[in-house]
Amino acid sequence: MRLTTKGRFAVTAMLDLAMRGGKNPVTLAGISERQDISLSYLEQLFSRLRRHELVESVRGPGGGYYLARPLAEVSVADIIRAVDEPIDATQCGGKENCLDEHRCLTHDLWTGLNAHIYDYLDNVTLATLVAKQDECKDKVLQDRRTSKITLAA
Amino acid sequence: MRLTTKGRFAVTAMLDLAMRGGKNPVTLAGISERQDISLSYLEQLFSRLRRHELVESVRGPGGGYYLARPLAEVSVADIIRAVDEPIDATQCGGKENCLDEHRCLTHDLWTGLNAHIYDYLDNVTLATLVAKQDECKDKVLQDRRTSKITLAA
DNA sequence: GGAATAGTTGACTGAAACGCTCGGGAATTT
DNA sequence: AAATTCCCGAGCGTTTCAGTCAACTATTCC
Repeated sequence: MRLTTKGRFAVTAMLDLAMRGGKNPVTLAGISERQDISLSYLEQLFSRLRRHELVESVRGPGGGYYLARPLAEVSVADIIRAVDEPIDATQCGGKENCLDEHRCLTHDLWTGLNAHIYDYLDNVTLATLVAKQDECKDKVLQDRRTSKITLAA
Repeated sequence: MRLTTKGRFAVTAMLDLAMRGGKNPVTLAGISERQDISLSYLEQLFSRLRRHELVESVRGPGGGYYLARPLAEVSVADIIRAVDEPIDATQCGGKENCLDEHRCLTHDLWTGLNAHIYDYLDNVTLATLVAKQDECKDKVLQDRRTSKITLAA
Protein backbone atom coordinates (compact mmCIF):
# COMPACT_ATOMS: atom_id res chain seq x y z
CA MET A 1 0.00 0.00 0.00
CA ARG A 2 1.23 3.36 -0.96
CA LEU A 3 -0.32 6.61 0.09
CA THR A 4 0.37 9.64 -2.05
CA THR A 5 -1.43 12.67 -3.38
CA LYS A 6 -2.26 10.62 -6.44
CA GLY A 7 -4.63 8.47 -4.45
CA ARG A 8 -6.04 11.56 -2.81
CA PHE A 9 -6.76 13.17 -6.14
CA ALA A 10 -8.52 10.04 -7.26
CA VAL A 11 -10.67 9.85 -4.16
CA THR A 12 -11.51 13.52 -4.36
CA ALA A 13 -12.53 13.12 -7.99
CA MET A 14 -14.62 10.08 -7.23
CA LEU A 15 -16.31 11.90 -4.41
CA ASP A 16 -17.13 14.77 -6.72
CA LEU A 17 -18.57 12.20 -9.10
CA ALA A 18 -20.54 10.64 -6.29
CA MET A 19 -22.04 13.92 -5.23
CA ARG A 20 -23.03 15.05 -8.72
CA GLY A 21 -23.87 11.68 -10.15
CA GLY A 22 -27.57 11.26 -10.61
CA LYS A 23 -29.04 10.38 -13.93
CA ASN A 24 -26.55 12.35 -15.95
CA PRO A 25 -22.91 11.51 -16.48
CA VAL A 26 -20.34 13.90 -15.09
CA THR A 27 -17.62 15.31 -17.32
CA LEU A 28 -13.97 15.31 -16.43
CA ALA A 29 -13.87 18.94 -17.45
CA GLY A 30 -16.35 19.70 -14.68
CA ILE A 31 -14.43 17.77 -12.07
CA SER A 32 -11.25 19.44 -13.23
CA GLU A 33 -12.74 22.86 -12.71
CA ARG A 34 -14.47 22.18 -9.42
CA GLN A 35 -11.64 20.28 -7.77
CA ASP A 36 -8.82 22.12 -9.46
CA ILE A 37 -7.15 19.04 -10.87
CA SER A 38 -5.53 19.04 -14.29
CA LEU A 39 -7.84 17.62 -16.93
CA SER A 40 -5.17 15.47 -18.52
CA TYR A 41 -4.16 14.09 -15.19
CA LEU A 42 -7.76 13.22 -14.49
CA GLU A 43 -7.89 11.40 -17.80
CA GLN A 44 -5.04 9.20 -16.69
CA LEU A 45 -6.60 8.53 -13.34
CA PHE A 46 -10.00 7.71 -14.83
CA SER A 47 -8.41 5.47 -17.38
CA ARG A 48 -7.27 3.30 -14.50
CA LEU A 49 -10.52 3.66 -12.62
CA ARG A 50 -12.34 2.45 -15.70
CA ARG A 51 -10.07 -0.51 -16.20
CA HIS A 52 -10.74 -1.46 -12.61
CA GLU A 53 -14.45 -1.15 -13.28
CA LEU A 54 -15.09 1.53 -10.74
CA VAL A 55 -16.57 3.90 -13.32
CA GLU A 56 -18.28 3.68 -16.67
CA SER A 57 -17.91 6.12 -19.50
CA VAL A 58 -20.28 7.60 -22.05
CA ARG A 59 -18.80 9.28 -25.07
CA GLY A 60 -20.04 12.11 -27.15
CA PRO A 61 -21.88 15.27 -26.21
CA GLY A 62 -23.70 14.94 -22.93
CA GLY A 63 -21.32 12.13 -22.04
CA GLY A 64 -19.05 11.73 -19.10
CA TYR A 65 -18.56 9.25 -16.30
CA TYR A 66 -20.88 7.28 -14.06
CA LEU A 67 -20.05 5.31 -11.01
CA ALA A 68 -20.15 1.67 -11.98
CA ARG A 69 -21.49 0.60 -8.60
CA PRO A 70 -23.65 1.95 -5.80
CA LEU A 71 -22.03 4.45 -3.48
CA ALA A 72 -21.86 2.03 -0.62
CA GLU A 73 -19.95 -0.50 -2.68
CA VAL A 74 -17.00 1.67 -3.60
CA SER A 75 -14.45 1.93 -0.84
CA VAL A 76 -11.55 4.30 -0.57
CA ALA A 77 -9.26 1.28 -0.64
CA ASP A 78 -10.72 0.26 -4.00
CA ILE A 79 -9.90 3.64 -5.44
CA ILE A 80 -6.39 3.72 -4.09
CA ARG A 81 -5.76 0.19 -5.27
CA ALA A 82 -6.90 1.22 -8.74
CA VAL A 83 -4.63 4.20 -9.24
CA ASP A 84 -1.64 3.40 -7.04
CA GLU A 85 -0.62 -0.03 -7.98
CA PRO A 86 0.97 -1.57 -4.99
CA ILE A 87 4.60 -2.38 -4.53
CA ASP A 88 5.76 -5.25 -2.43
CA ALA A 89 7.96 -4.00 0.32
CA THR A 90 9.04 -7.47 1.25
CA GLN A 91 12.50 -8.34 0.13
CA CYS A 92 11.69 -11.83 -0.99
CA GLY A 93 9.02 -10.55 -3.34
CA GLY A 94 6.10 -12.12 -1.58
CA LYS A 95 7.51 -15.61 -1.77
CA GLU A 96 7.07 -17.95 1.09
CA ASN A 97 10.72 -18.77 1.45
CA CYS A 98 11.43 -16.56 4.38
CA LEU A 99 11.96 -19.02 7.16
CA ASP A 100 14.85 -16.97 8.32
CA GLU A 101 13.81 -14.83 11.22
CA HIS A 102 15.06 -11.63 9.65
CA ARG A 103 13.10 -12.10 6.51
CA CYS A 104 10.08 -13.11 8.41
CA LEU A 105 10.45 -9.91 10.36
CA THR A 106 10.09 -7.51 7.46
CA HIS A 107 7.56 -9.68 5.81
CA ASP A 108 5.05 -10.36 8.49
CA LEU A 109 5.27 -6.87 9.85
CA TRP A 110 4.18 -5.08 6.73
CA THR A 111 1.68 -7.50 5.43
CA GLY A 112 0.07 -7.16 8.83
CA LEU A 113 0.09 -3.40 8.87
CA ASN A 114 -1.09 -3.27 5.28
CA ALA A 115 -3.94 -5.56 6.07
CA HIS A 116 -5.05 -3.34 8.90
CA ILE A 117 -4.90 -0.14 6.92
CA TYR A 118 -6.81 -1.73 4.10
CA ASP A 119 -9.24 -3.08 6.60
CA TYR A 120 -9.97 0.44 7.67
CA LEU A 121 -10.06 1.95 4.21
CA ASP A 122 -12.19 -0.89 2.92
CA ASN A 123 -14.85 0.17 5.34
CA VAL A 124 -14.87 3.79 4.28
CA THR A 125 -17.08 4.00 1.23
CA LEU A 126 -18.17 6.85 -0.96
CA ALA A 127 -21.49 6.68 0.82
CA THR A 128 -19.72 7.34 4.11
CA LEU A 129 -17.87 10.26 2.65
CA VAL A 130 -20.91 11.80 1.03
CA ALA A 131 -22.69 11.65 4.35
CA LYS A 132 -19.80 13.34 6.09
CA GLN A 133 -19.60 15.88 3.35
CA ASP A 134 -23.21 16.83 3.80
CA GLU A 135 -22.64 17.30 7.50
CA CYS A 136 -19.75 19.57 6.72
CA LYS A 137 -21.74 21.60 4.29
CA ASP A 138 -24.48 22.06 6.86
CA LYS A 139 -21.95 23.20 9.36
CA VAL A 140 -20.57 25.79 7.00
CA LEU A 141 -24.01 27.11 6.25
CA GLN A 142 -24.74 27.26 9.93
CA ASP A 143 -21.52 29.12 10.60
CA ARG A 144 -22.52 31.57 7.96
CA ARG A 145 -25.91 32.01 9.49
CA THR A 146 -24.51 32.76 12.91
CA SER A 147 -22.08 35.05 11.13
CA LYS A 148 -19.00 34.05 13.01
CA ILE A 149 -17.14 35.34 10.12
CA THR A 150 -14.99 36.39 8.03
CA LEU A 151 -13.28 37.83 5.01
CA ALA A 152 -12.36 40.92 6.93
CA ALA A 153 -10.87 42.59 3.89
CA MET B 1 0.80 11.05 5.79
CA ARG B 2 2.84 9.31 3.23
CA LEU B 3 3.47 5.62 3.15
CA THR B 4 6.52 4.42 1.27
CA THR B 5 9.25 1.86 1.56
CA LYS B 6 11.30 4.50 3.32
CA GLY B 7 9.05 4.34 6.33
CA ARG B 8 9.08 0.57 6.14
CA PHE B 9 12.85 0.48 6.20
CA ALA B 10 12.86 2.73 9.21
CA VAL B 11 10.37 0.60 11.08
CA THR B 12 12.22 -2.57 10.19
CA ALA B 13 15.46 -1.08 11.44
CA MET B 14 13.86 0.12 14.64
CA LEU B 15 12.38 -3.30 15.20
CA ASP B 16 15.78 -4.88 14.75
CA LEU B 17 17.08 -2.39 17.29
CA ALA B 18 14.25 -3.24 19.62
CA MET B 19 14.92 -6.94 19.45
CA ARG B 20 18.68 -6.70 19.99
CA GLY B 21 18.71 -3.75 22.28
CA GLY B 22 19.63 -4.75 25.79
CA LYS B 23 22.47 -3.17 27.65
CA ASN B 24 24.69 -2.79 24.62
CA PRO B 25 24.18 -0.36 21.77
CA VAL B 26 23.47 -1.82 18.35
CA THR B 27 25.59 -0.80 15.37
CA LEU B 28 24.16 0.32 12.08
CA ALA B 29 26.57 -2.03 10.38
CA GLY B 30 24.84 -4.91 12.13
CA ILE B 31 21.38 -3.74 11.19
CA SER B 32 22.55 -3.19 7.65
CA GLU B 33 23.78 -6.74 7.41
CA ARG B 34 20.83 -8.40 9.11
CA GLN B 35 18.12 -6.45 7.36
CA ASP B 36 19.94 -5.95 4.10
CA ILE B 37 19.61 -2.18 4.06
CA SER B 38 22.39 0.04 2.78
CA LEU B 39 24.54 1.38 5.60
CA SER B 40 24.60 4.91 4.27
CA TYR B 41 20.89 4.89 3.86
CA LEU B 42 20.51 3.73 7.41
CA GLU B 43 22.72 6.58 8.52
CA GLN B 44 20.37 9.03 6.92
CA LEU B 45 17.34 7.43 8.46
CA PHE B 46 18.90 7.30 11.91
CA SER B 47 19.98 10.89 11.62
CA ARG B 48 16.32 11.79 11.46
CA LEU B 49 15.32 9.29 14.10
CA ARG B 50 17.88 10.84 16.41
CA ARG B 51 16.72 14.37 15.73
CA HIS B 52 13.24 13.24 16.60
CA GLU B 53 14.58 11.74 19.79
CA LEU B 54 13.53 8.21 19.05
CA VAL B 55 17.07 6.87 19.41
CA GLU B 56 20.27 7.83 21.17
CA SER B 57 23.74 7.31 19.85
CA VAL B 58 27.07 6.31 21.35
CA ARG B 59 30.20 6.94 19.36
CA GLY B 60 33.44 5.11 19.19
CA PRO B 61 34.22 1.40 19.31
CA GLY B 62 31.49 -0.51 21.04
CA GLY B 63 29.12 2.31 20.21
CA GLY B 64 25.90 2.26 18.28
CA TYR B 65 22.30 3.14 18.89
CA TYR B 66 19.88 2.75 21.76
CA LEU B 67 16.19 3.26 21.76
CA ALA B 68 15.54 6.54 23.53
CA ARG B 69 12.31 5.32 25.08
CA PRO B 70 10.70 2.12 26.30
CA LEU B 71 9.39 -0.21 23.61
CA ALA B 72 5.80 0.50 24.42
CA GLU B 73 6.29 4.22 23.95
CA VAL B 74 7.51 4.17 20.38
CA SER B 75 4.73 3.80 17.87
CA VAL B 76 4.99 3.01 14.20
CA ALA B 77 3.44 6.38 13.53
CA ASP B 78 6.25 8.08 15.44
CA ILE B 79 8.81 6.39 13.27
CA ILE B 80 7.08 7.20 10.03
CA ARG B 81 6.56 10.78 11.11
CA ALA B 82 10.27 11.03 11.83
CA VAL B 83 11.58 9.86 8.48
CA ASP B 84 8.78 10.73 6.07
CA GLU B 85 7.98 14.30 6.74
CA PRO B 86 4.40 14.84 5.83
CA ILE B 87 3.04 16.75 2.92
CA ASP B 88 -0.22 18.56 3.09
CA ALA B 89 -2.55 17.29 0.44
CA THR B 90 -5.01 20.08 1.01
CA GLN B 91 -4.94 22.74 -1.60
CA CYS B 92 -5.28 25.64 0.74
CA GLY B 93 -2.19 24.58 2.64
CA GLY B 94 -3.91 23.79 5.89
CA LYS B 95 -5.43 27.20 6.23
CA GLU B 96 -8.88 27.60 7.59
CA ASN B 97 -10.20 29.62 4.71
CA CYS B 98 -12.01 26.85 2.93
CA LEU B 99 -15.58 27.83 3.41
CA ASP B 100 -16.22 26.91 -0.14
CA GLU B 101 -17.75 23.49 -0.36
CA HIS B 102 -15.19 22.20 -2.84
CA ARG B 103 -12.27 23.10 -0.70
CA CYS B 104 -13.96 21.77 2.32
CA LEU B 105 -14.42 18.52 0.46
CA THR B 106 -10.77 17.75 -0.16
CA HIS B 107 -9.77 19.15 3.13
CA ASP B 108 -12.04 17.46 5.55
CA LEU B 109 -11.83 14.19 3.74
CA TRP B 110 -8.11 13.73 4.03
CA THR B 111 -7.57 15.19 7.41
CA GLY B 112 -10.18 12.71 8.55
CA LEU B 113 -8.62 9.73 6.86
CA ASN B 114 -5.19 10.75 8.00
CA ALA B 115 -6.37 11.02 11.53
CA HIS B 116 -7.77 7.52 11.42
CA ILE B 117 -4.68 5.98 9.93
CA TYR B 118 -2.52 7.70 12.49
CA ASP B 119 -4.90 6.61 15.13
CA TYR B 120 -4.26 3.05 14.17
CA LEU B 121 -0.52 3.37 13.71
CA ASP B 122 -0.19 5.30 16.94
CA ASN B 123 -1.46 2.28 18.74
CA VAL B 124 0.99 -0.15 17.19
CA THR B 125 4.17 0.13 19.20
CA LEU B 126 7.50 -1.61 18.99
CA ALA B 127 6.37 -3.65 21.96
CA THR B 128 3.42 -4.90 19.92
CA LEU B 129 5.64 -5.80 17.03
CA VAL B 130 8.22 -7.57 19.13
CA ALA B 131 5.49 -9.67 20.67
CA LYS B 132 4.16 -10.59 17.25
CA GLN B 133 7.63 -11.31 16.04
CA ASP B 134 8.22 -13.76 18.84
CA GLU B 135 5.03 -15.55 17.95
CA CYS B 136 6.22 -15.78 14.40
CA LYS B 137 9.57 -17.16 15.40
CA ASP B 138 7.90 -19.78 17.52
CA LYS B 139 5.74 -20.76 14.63
CA VAL B 140 8.71 -21.14 12.34
CA LEU B 141 10.50 -23.29 14.85
CA GLN B 142 7.43 -25.38 15.30
CA ASP B 143 7.08 -25.82 11.55
CA ARG B 144 10.66 -26.95 11.44
CA ARG B 145 10.07 -29.42 14.20
CA THR B 146 7.14 -30.98 12.44
CA SER B 147 9.37 -31.02 9.38
CA LYS B 148 6.85 -29.72 6.92
CA ILE B 149 9.75 -28.66 4.89
CA THR B 150 11.78 -27.52 2.71
CA LEU B 151 14.85 -26.51 0.85
CA ALA B 152 14.56 -29.51 -1.40
CA ALA B 153 17.80 -28.77 -3.19
C1' DG C 1 -22.93 14.51 -43.76
C1' DG C 2 -20.50 17.80 -40.79
C1' DA C 3 -19.48 20.06 -36.61
C1' DA C 4 -19.10 19.89 -31.87
C1' DT C 5 -18.59 17.24 -27.70
C1' DA C 6 -16.28 14.08 -24.80
C1' DG C 7 -13.85 10.03 -23.85
C1' DT C 8 -9.23 7.19 -25.24
C1' DT C 9 -4.59 6.61 -25.87
C1' DG C 10 0.26 7.32 -26.06
C1' DA C 11 4.35 9.87 -25.97
C1' DC C 12 6.71 13.04 -23.57
C1' DT C 13 8.52 16.27 -19.75
C1' DG C 14 10.19 18.88 -15.60
C1' DA C 15 10.54 18.37 -10.92
C1' DA C 16 10.70 15.86 -6.89
C1' DA C 17 11.49 11.90 -4.10
C1' DC C 18 13.64 7.50 -3.43
C1' DG C 19 17.36 4.62 -2.53
C1' DC C 20 21.95 4.64 -2.50
C1' DT C 21 27.23 5.78 -2.91
C1' DC C 22 31.21 8.29 -1.66
C1' DG C 23 34.22 11.00 0.98
C1' DG C 24 35.50 13.33 4.73
C1' DG C 25 34.79 14.40 9.12
C1' DA C 26 34.44 14.01 14.75
C1' DA C 27 34.12 11.42 19.00
C1' DT C 28 35.51 7.52 21.70
C1' DT C 29 38.02 3.19 22.98
C1' DT C 30 42.05 0.27 23.05
C1' DA D 1 48.24 6.34 17.25
C1' DA D 2 44.92 3.32 15.37
C1' DA D 3 40.58 1.44 15.00
C1' DT D 4 35.77 1.88 15.42
C1' DT D 5 31.57 4.02 15.14
C1' DC D 6 28.56 7.81 14.48
C1' DC D 7 27.93 12.23 11.71
C1' DC D 8 27.19 15.00 7.66
C1' DG D 9 26.92 16.78 3.10
C1' DA D 10 27.40 16.38 -1.81
C1' DG D 11 26.06 13.96 -5.59
C1' DC D 12 23.72 10.42 -8.70
C1' DG D 13 20.75 7.23 -11.28
C1' DT D 14 16.07 5.82 -11.32
C1' DT D 15 11.32 6.02 -10.56
C1' DT D 16 7.19 8.31 -9.65
C1' DC D 17 4.47 12.40 -9.66
C1' DA D 18 1.82 15.64 -11.83
C1' DG D 19 1.02 17.49 -15.89
C1' DT D 20 1.22 18.73 -21.13
C1' DC D 21 0.37 17.85 -25.89
C1' DA D 22 -1.42 15.71 -29.78
C1' DA D 23 -3.93 12.56 -32.31
C1' DC D 24 -7.69 9.55 -32.23
C1' DT D 25 -12.66 7.39 -31.89
C1' DA D 26 -17.51 7.39 -30.67
C1' DT D 27 -21.67 9.96 -30.17
C1' DT D 28 -25.02 13.64 -30.60
C1' DC D 29 -27.08 17.51 -32.72
C1' DC D 30 -27.92 20.35 -36.64
